[in-house]
Amino acid sequence: MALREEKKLQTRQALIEAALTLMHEGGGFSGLSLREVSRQAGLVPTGFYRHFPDMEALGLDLATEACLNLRRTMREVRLRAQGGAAVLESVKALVAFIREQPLYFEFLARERAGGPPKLRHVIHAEIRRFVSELAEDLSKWPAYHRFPGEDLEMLADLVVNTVIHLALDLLAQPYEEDESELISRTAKQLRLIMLGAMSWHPEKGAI
Amino acid sequence: MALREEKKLQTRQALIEAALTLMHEGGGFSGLSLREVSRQAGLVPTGFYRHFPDMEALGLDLATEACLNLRRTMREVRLRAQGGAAVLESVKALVAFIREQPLYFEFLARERAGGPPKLRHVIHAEIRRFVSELAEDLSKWPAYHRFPGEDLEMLADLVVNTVIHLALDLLAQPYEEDESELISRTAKQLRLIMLGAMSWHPEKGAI
DNA sequence: TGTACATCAGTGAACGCGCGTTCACTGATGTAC
DNA sequence: TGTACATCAGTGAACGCGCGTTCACTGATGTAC
Repeated sequence: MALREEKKLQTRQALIEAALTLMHEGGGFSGLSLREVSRQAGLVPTGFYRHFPDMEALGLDLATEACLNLRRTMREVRLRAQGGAAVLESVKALVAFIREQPLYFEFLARERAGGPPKLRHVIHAEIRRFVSELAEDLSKWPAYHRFPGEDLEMLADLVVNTVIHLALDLLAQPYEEDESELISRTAKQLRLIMLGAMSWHPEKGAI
Repeated sequence: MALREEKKLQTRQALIEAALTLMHEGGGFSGLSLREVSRQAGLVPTGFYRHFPDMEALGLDLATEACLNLRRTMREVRLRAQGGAAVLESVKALVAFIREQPLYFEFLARERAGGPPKLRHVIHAEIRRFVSELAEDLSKWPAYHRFPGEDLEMLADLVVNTVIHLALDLLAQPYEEDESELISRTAKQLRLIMLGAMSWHPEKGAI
């Protein structure tokens, strides 16, 4: 009961990669067809049903996998950049990861906003979870001890959103020409955010 | 040559609104069909061709209109909030606008990331234009005179991205329950960004 | 104003096509003895 | 180890359906005189 299972997993992976490839070329998850994905994976259409009940199920599985991937990546990035103020370094590390495994990131960044409702929900929930993780990480640094939990979430959300924004812009521009410009923009934005965090006074009252 | 032209414009608008409605309910622009949109607009499928050569053309026109809409709205918001530090007020004003005309905003926010390549390009370009406008506005305030143009763009980009993020989250959650929480989160983020901007020193060297 | 003709937004039938899904099947892999 | 049976990933034909697009049309609106 090993060979058969292994082959099945390979086919499953082929389906997922077929979906990612076609989404990269075309118009997002909603534009995919079951037959198209099966064809790209070298499988007859009916074979698809051995792996997923329908396309939506593939989408949801893909979302979960991609999020796992992202969280693992970002945790590595954060550990690597434990220096604290090494913002630029951590951005560079993240960019390297995005460039290595672009399709999963592209899927998340695009379907987060543009996908079918269920898919959006899954991704949204995963990203919230991810924001909480980052907030938790931040809470361990002395500099942030004076932040109430809610404000840490707010800060983490801002950072994550800024980074996703970078990922989207990077992927929108496949040639790596102006990459460094985008990266330096994001690095500046993160630096500015950190400056703001340093002079942050919680509950300062209405603005 | 007035009545006929006027009726034609009405039908055209019906098509656009049909598309917006269906996108709101379903899976984004890529998931729309020409027949479905025509049906929703009370038009026979072949009638569609009297207004657009194909669905892509409708999408591009829609993108242009929506962006015009957004720029007009945001300009009003900015003027209304000319007090300078009235961040919360301007966010509230924007939210009111989003709630009044949600479909155009939803279209932009979703297709910016998730739509077909051409659509993404148009929206991306329009948003860049919009960021430049904001940067120009900022440059007129004394507080920002020490900012190089590049850094103003960076700041404007951060603000716009944060606001789009709010719009997306608001639209993802149709019931207006936790609206105020999202708004206060965004208001805090903008306040933090402004704090960062206050202590910003351009060209401070590597971080 | 009235008439004869032109325009053109919207109609309805028809087409070929790719779609998702069903079904009975095949044959390699796995299991029991 | 060898044999007989079970499982099940992948096959291939077939279905009904909605799709985009074509075409010739209708009849209200617009124009010329």
